[in-house]
Amino acid sequence: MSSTLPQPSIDEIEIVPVLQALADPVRLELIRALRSNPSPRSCAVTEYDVEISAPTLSHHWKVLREAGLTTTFVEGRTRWVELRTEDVHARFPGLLDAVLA
Amino acid sequence: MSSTLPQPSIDEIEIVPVLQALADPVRLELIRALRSNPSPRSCAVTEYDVEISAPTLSHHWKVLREAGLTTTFVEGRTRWVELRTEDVHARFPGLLDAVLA
DNA sequence: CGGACTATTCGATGACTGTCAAATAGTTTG
DNA sequence: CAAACTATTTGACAGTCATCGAATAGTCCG
Repeated sequence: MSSTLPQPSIDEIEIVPVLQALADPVRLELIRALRSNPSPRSCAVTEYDVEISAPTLSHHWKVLREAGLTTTFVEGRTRWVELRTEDVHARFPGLLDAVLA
Repeated sequence: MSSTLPQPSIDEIEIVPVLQALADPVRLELIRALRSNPSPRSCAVTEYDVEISAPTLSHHWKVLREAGLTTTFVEGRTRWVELRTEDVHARFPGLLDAVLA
């Protein structure tokens, strides 16, 4: 059994939640990691160079997903997270490039 | 006597404070107002279509200025605020365009 | 089934934030 | 100087947020 966690459609992506999601050092680092490596990647706390607990990381994934920045796939015990590069670009062209430069 | 309120130099503009400053509906509206009208503009609460008190507006101007997004000139009793369009673009090319689109 | 594993949810906590009323600082004008 | 004016600072407050430990849900494997 595999599925996708709830996320806003392209039209539902709003600038304020997106900026709020990006305006955190940890989440910005996660976005950078997603961009620099091939997608999708595991959600596991061991996969990222962040000094936070598993519950906190899970919280950050949720914030990013609900803002419309990422997609999370459920597959068995693991989660796969992917940057919604094209969707974000369609809604706010150049934003990710500008933020991650 | 005229002067400029303290603000970060171009090199000191950091992405996280910038995003934090932009991630507020009122401040985003202020940035939009600054962009759409010729600069500099007054800081007065009566000049903007926001439903907040004068102290709160003053607080928002400070957040924007300390993030490096605006410059505030002191001239007598009034303050003139200006978007640091070129500086922000030099540091994070395309950011303002992407956010305000 | 039962243990190991991945990840989330829950509850609590300390820090930060947006907001306002009141007081204050500095400037202009009468 | 005194009053009016623009704007900030201070102090307080309610709400939000990042964080963690503990508990929970669901999955895989022996």
